[in-house]
Amino acid sequence: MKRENLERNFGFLLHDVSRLMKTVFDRRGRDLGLTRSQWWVLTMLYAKEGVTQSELADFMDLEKPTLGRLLDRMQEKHWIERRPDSLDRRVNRLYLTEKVQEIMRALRKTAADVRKDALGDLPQVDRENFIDTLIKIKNNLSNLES
Amino acid sequence: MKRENLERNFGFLLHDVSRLMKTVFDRRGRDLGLTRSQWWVLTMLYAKEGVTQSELADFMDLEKPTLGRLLDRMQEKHWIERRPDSLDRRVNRLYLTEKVQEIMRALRKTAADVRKDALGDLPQVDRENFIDTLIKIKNNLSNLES
DNA sequence: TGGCAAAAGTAAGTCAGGCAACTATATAGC
DNA sequence: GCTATATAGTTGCCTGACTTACTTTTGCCA
Repeated sequence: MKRENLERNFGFLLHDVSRLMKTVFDRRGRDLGLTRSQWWVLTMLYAKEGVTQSELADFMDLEKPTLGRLLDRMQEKHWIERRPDSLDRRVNRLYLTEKVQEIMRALRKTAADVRKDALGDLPQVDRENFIDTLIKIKNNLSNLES
Repeated sequence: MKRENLERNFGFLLHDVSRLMKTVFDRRGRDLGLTRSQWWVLTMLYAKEGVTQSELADFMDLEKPTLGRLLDRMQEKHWIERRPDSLDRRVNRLYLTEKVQEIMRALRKTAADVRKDALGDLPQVDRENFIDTLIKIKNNLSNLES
């Protein structure tokens, strides 16, 4: 069998790094009671208040049930509201509550810290290249969807 | 609020790309009945047959319960064996079964295909740089563990 | 206008990951 | 030799992710 170099297998590496980032973030966010995914939802929602669940799921590239359950948990904590649409009774429109605004301020710092710790002293140019490559890979994968 | 560029936030990007890779791999591996994580375990085990669960968890940077449950599922399918250690009765040593060997041959191709589709026509030098950066980030995060 | 397809959400099941707490065994120290 | 501590692995519980299947509602169109 061909002896591949496992240390440089980018599939496993990516998996690893993503998992580590998630764990570090979740650990630090735990005091505030929210996870990285919930933080992600809040961030998106901040920019797009009033969207429907389906629109948001689409934008975040999540399945509707995945997003729905995330929202369930966040609604229990009164961080978001689902308001019925006045015209289409199938639709929920999503809004942030007042309560969550200050949590977001604290979280923004945590997120920046994690990114900083992860990148360390990596030169700016390497960061940009890295991000460019990530975007390319993301597009390649999104376009598969065969 | 400072207007960050969400499209180039490497935390979210990484999360996204990792999730997409996982989904694509799992979709293609489903016929053979195994997931990316299980494939990862098999690959590691292939190189290190006879390790204990703790050693493997350590090496893969997984928690012991996470690995334990992966192994449960794989043992049910008779892909791996846990054999008791002769000296230390707390210890299980892990081995691949004959049955799994041919599955691995098929899977190795799938894994290579996914990597190829993900990377697309990215030049070799960019790939190497990307992998180098991933390794650096992984080390930064591993060394945190505060 | 009446029926049917499509859309918005929800429900239930599975897998992967983490943390905490537990059991059983081994080793170290006295 | 006995007790205290450390290690191997399992179990319980939570989050997040994807699927598949379902309910309700809408809206089209024949």
